[in-house]
Amino acid sequence: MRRDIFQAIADPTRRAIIALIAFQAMTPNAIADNFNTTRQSVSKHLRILTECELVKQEQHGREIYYSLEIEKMKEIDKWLEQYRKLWETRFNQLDKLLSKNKKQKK
Amino acid sequence: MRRDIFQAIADPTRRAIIALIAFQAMTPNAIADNFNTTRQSVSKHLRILTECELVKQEQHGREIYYSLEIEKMKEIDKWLEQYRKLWETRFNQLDKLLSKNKKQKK
DNA sequence: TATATTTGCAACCGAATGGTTTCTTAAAAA
DNA sequence: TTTTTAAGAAACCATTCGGTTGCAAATATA
Repeated sequence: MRRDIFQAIADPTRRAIIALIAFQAMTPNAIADNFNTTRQSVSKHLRILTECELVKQEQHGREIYYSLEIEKMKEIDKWLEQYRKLWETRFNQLDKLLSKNKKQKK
Repeated sequence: MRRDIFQAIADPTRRAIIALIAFQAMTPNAIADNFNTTRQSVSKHLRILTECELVKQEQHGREIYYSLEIEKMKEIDKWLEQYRKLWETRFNQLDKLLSKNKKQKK
């Protein structure tokens, strides 16, 4: 069973759940109300998100509040870093080319 | 058939392919040489990457060179943007809290 | 021209995935 | 105390996924 953050964010419902609980903790039922799916389905998604530590839970009585573990999101950012450098240099190269053409026009 | 960038980067082999062709275009055979898998398997991954426009191909005779469409990677960055703001404010809040404590110690 | 090489495509297979249904546990409410 | 509510766990099912095998098309080479 693969369970990494990239697999976790691959599912659109899970990305929607992440967006939903990013700003406030919510219970499975409350989350499920926002989608055309069952509580059990949401529960499964939450389990996957919890397993890869993207989400943390806090129990209040019989209710369990889920919220985003924002630190974990940085892992995606870290992975992107190498490519960000790449597209920035490419942008700079284009920038240079453009200013070069400008000069030639002058 | 879901075919978006998040599903594309969910597979570790595909992420490895992306890393491999990020700096230089490569043929399917050359790519497959870097993994413990068959050329056909790599070909399938390349098809998925091509379908979601993460990869572009250039034909030279009977060889097809695949390279990364770096612009498409920005989509992930764009998605991350909302959460980056979140973890930055949280960091700032922690920062404020720390300097506040420092002052109190003084 | 005949052969070898590079590649894509379709069919197949086992494993994983997402969803539903059912059941159980625990806490809150009547 | 009995009933209702919130939630996790397990079993099941259809679909998707990743990989392999076999085949066909196109290009290069002998």
